[in-house]
Amino acid sequence: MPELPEVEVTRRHLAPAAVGRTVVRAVIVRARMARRNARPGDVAERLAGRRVLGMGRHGKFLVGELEGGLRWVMHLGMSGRIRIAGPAEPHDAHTNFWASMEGGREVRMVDPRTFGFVAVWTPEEWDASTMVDLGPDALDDLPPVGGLVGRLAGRTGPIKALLLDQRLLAGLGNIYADEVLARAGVHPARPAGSLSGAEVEAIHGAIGPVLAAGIQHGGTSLDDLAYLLPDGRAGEYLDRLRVYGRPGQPCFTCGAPIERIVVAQRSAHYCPSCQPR
DNA sequence: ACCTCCCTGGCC
DNA sequence: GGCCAGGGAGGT
Repeated sequence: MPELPEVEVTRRHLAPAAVGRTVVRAVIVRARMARRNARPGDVAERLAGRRVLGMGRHGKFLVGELEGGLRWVMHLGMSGRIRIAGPAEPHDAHTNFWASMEGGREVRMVDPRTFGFVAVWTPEEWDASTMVDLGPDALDDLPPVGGLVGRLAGRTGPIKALLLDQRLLAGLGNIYADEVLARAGVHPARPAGSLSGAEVEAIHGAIGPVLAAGIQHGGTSLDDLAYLLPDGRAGEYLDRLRVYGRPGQPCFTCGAPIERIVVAQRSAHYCPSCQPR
């Protein structure tokens, strides 16, 4: 399930394959993937013949800069991944979009559940999209701890729900939110406004190291292998997760069994001893 | 601040 | 055969 680290790893592979190159041809295989364009046909039409000037990321969104002020936006949703391959390599199942780049290589989007999308937006369409509601990028633009304290003050919702809210901070998903709270020693269901300054500081301080470690290990490929690196390798952060996906197994710090509860309609994993309520 | 929907592979 | 996983949009 691609979150900030998986998307960043993807971006680092995608950039050299795409930046400075012209899109020769783009194909939407599954119409639903282009649903975020008012006219879905615009996606392939606008990509064709355009040079990619840059490939950035905001939270979980890949954002390519195209000639003519257009932006090429991709989100991997739950089950999506980017695959970069030679044209002769067979398409993986559920290759719902592909673009052949100048030089011959193909950028392919594989996404069985089709929660992801690919869009090409004008500046006006970008401004009308939810992209402008995204909070600062959790890795590249993490606000100082004081800013976080201010935005959590008075909030009654569980801290985990706020960490997942992309309008507050962009990039954390279910895995890394659990890992950040584990590292910070904060229970996921704690009302955000009830956290002490020291606790907010611990959360703030955990975000960078958790995300950086995820990136360093190529992201988290779960057993379903829905997420893979663009070259087909699996990310290896799974082995280093402290709490996510480990219910009933011993906490690495104290040995207490990890618990799983539901917070904000999502599974939450934590150590009941290291993260007291 | 909640809830529902979208979608499919994998698992019980 | 049915349920679960879940990011984000849209609704109430």
